[in-house]
Amino acid sequence: MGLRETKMERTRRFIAESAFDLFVAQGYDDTTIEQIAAAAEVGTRTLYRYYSTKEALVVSFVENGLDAAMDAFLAQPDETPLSEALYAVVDSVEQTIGANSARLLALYDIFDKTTGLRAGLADLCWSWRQRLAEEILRREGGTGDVLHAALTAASTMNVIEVVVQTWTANGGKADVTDITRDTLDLLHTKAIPFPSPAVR
Amino acid sequence: MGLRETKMERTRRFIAESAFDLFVAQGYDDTTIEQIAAAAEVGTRTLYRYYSTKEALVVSFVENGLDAAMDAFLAQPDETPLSEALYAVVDSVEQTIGANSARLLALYDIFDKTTGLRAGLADLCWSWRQRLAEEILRREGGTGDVLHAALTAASTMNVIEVVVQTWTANGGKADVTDITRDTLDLLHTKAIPFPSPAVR
DNA sequence: TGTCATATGGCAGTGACTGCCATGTGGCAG
DNA sequence: CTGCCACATGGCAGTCACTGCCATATGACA
Repeated sequence: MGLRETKMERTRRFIAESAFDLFVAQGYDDTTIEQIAAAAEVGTRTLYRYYSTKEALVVSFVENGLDAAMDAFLAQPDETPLSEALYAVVDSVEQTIGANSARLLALYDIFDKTTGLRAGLADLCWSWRQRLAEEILRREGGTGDVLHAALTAASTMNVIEVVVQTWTANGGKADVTDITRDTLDLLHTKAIPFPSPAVR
Repeated sequence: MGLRETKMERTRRFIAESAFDLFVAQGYDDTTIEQIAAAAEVGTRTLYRYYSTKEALVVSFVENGLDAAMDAFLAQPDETPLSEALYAVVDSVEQTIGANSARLLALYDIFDKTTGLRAGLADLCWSWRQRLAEEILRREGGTGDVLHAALTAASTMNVIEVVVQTWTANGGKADVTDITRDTLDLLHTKAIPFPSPAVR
């Protein structure tokens, strides 16, 4: 990697860090792009070349975590059972949380202090779920059922969301592993009451 | 209801209709608030008093459908089994789709032509899910498990999303009832491969 | 060292959204 | 019927996120 690229990578990170600090210090809405650019020592126009949107500055952190989870899934060879490959995803999320707990708590604090931000997060989860559904389908060699892939991907995303939400809800005090175990247990023991079509 | 309120209700609807027509005709991004206000014969300032955001003009249609579904859930007496009450939700969605198919197709066309809009939709689904989780919890008299309520609400939302998505995916040609049946069947026969925590 | 691709940043412009204030109109008391 | 009041309306100026355009600076490579 040339000097140019490393420098750009550093700038990219520095911008996100500066933004993060400002958001924590004075809130998302009360922080302008100009302030962030000034703190990161770049022009606003340059900032927009790194992060196309103000929202992206916050969402990128979560995005990194989800990207890692997707990589973990893709790293599983096609031979391994789907359930195991999906476990790798959940496991990756668990590790990400463990490794960045302090920052994640601050991040989610920003999220629920700023109503408009939730949309960006929700959208990120949505596209990640779409991507996972596609990969599940591809993994099964096109023979798989589209509905099935969609539901499986959605369920996986649910687990992640519920775990993260539960974890942040009590200030990150509970052990992520415990929460994950409980959630998977609940899902696995089929405690979700949903009617069979026969009910009708 | 006084004359004043009916008039406001009519204005509210007229604004949304005008916006919808313009979005269909020339796209979401290429339609300005001024144009919508002009078409609806109100000032832009007044428009913002009815819909706080441009996004809200589109999302409101979906919101109405979800509100109806929530009402259907709340209408079920606490004695009926949860699974049956949830079925009422899915059923309501099914009816909404059946009754507004043409408009819904146009609406979802706008949605996937406009990348930025998806966030608003995702967010709407997110808060609706939250609300449902709370209501499930309340319904069980506070004795219920929070994780369980969250997962159940999320699963319900999944079913709705998957059904709607599948339905719109092939231009609304397939029968909604069939799709719903298939989806519920898939969920009910527990074809979602997810590992038990014991796997670890 | 010269040249080129590319990163940078300033500037002007657009459009969503807000606060403030003047004006118009329905609802109600007298 | 009339006058008063609460409230709906709309215009105007201002803020801020974001974009296209162009001039300038800088790493990469011959």
